[in-house]
Amino acid sequence: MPDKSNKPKTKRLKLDQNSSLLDIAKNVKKLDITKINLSDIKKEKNIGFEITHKDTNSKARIGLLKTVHGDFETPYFMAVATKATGKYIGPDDYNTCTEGIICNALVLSLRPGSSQIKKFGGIHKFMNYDKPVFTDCGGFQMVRESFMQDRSKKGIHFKSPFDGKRFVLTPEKIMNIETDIGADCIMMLDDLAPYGSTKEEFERSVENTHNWGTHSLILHSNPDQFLYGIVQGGFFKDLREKSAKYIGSLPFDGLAIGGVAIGETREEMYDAIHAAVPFLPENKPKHLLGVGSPDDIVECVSLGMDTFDSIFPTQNARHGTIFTWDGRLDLMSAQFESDENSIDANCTCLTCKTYTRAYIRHLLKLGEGSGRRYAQIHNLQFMKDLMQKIRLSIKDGTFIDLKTDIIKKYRKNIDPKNLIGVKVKR
RNA sequence: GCCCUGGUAGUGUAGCGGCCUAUCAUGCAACCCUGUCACGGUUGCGACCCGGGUUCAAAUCCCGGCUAGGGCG
Repeated sequence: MPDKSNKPKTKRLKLDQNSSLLDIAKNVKKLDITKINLSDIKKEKNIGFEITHKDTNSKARIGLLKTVHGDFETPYFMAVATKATGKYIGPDDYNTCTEGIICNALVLSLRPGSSQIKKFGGIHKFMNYDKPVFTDCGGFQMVRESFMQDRSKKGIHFKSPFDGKRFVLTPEKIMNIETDIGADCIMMLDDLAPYGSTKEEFERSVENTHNWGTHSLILHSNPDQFLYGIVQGGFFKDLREKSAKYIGSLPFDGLAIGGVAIGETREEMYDAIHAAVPFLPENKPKHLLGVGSPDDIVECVSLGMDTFDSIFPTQNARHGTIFTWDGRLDLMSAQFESDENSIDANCTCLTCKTYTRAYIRHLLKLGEGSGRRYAQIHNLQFMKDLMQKIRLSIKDGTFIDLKTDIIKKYRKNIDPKNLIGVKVKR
């Protein structure tokens, strides 16, 4: 790893009587087990999570995620900024059209290096973004061919796409990296088995994830950060249940469900989430890794998930699929060639306030980065607005109606004749 | 008026006697994209200028016409 200079952190949590946890703790080299209890410090600092509203018709709830970068109401969606930026879009746009972002610890450790980010005082200062930042560990990169995929009990083995160098990413290394990067919420290293793996492979993934989670917890040293445990288990109900029970029993600050949206059917995904949630402590924030289509989000909010991250809105935008309150819009279609309306009449984003569908289509058709930027700004704003609507609807008891409406509109394409746009003033 | 060159999907092209039920790009259409080294993927639509001839066989060779560009008058 690029950050070899990092020494193992020496603080640990005061853990409950979990023998396997203590066994592992004893085996972690050079670990100085002190009596520092991070949750006490967090309490003193007044950071944490509390539930403020609950939906009566579903498991949906509103929470307040209190971080050192401010308090944020959940459910909310965060844009994926793997390399501390998006594609054609960066912090300046994120500041107006996101409520949070998630960066990738593994990728940032390769470029520019986590010690580099540490020198700047952390990721927020490095990229000049002051809303909550999550860092994903890099476990997901295992399913990317460019990173190669190999897993062992020790960690994930990968090849840097930058220079082909091979590394083993261990829970210890990723904790050091994430501590240096300094995001508000960090993900433990997890072991993600690809879709279609056998039950034995998913079992191994669960076992590794559990071991690595315990290691991560022991090495968690920054009381300003929330450490999230990750539930695996593929699409086997019993494995999801087992994983949720174990991860849920550990003193993580938040819980994430991983290993979904990797090629399974919608029903398989919902079943996997549904199998896990009841076994996770209710009062902790729950993140759903990698899910971001509007219909999946309303569905998963109703299953009790609080935060989401996904490339879906931005990737779709770049490819010409635009989200509106009437459903998806294929902006590349010839029917918008001379459409003088804004993308969505009800949107307040820069793109909708300034440009016509015809112009954005023109830019996208030419493959211009500017078009991709405008399209992404809109989709991210849409997600931000959607999440706000979700929160309002949970408060006033109409969440179920919003959910039904979004699902109805997002599981089919829009009839262009029914689009309502606003003529853009120029 | 004469001469030369060319005419292949909407556009730009490959092929220059049988491997052409014709290539590639773009376009159009439909579907897709979910912890981003992706400015992407899948499928479908769409053409040999017209007529005649040579040949077992023509987008490919020959003749005429039409047409485009260039040259000479």
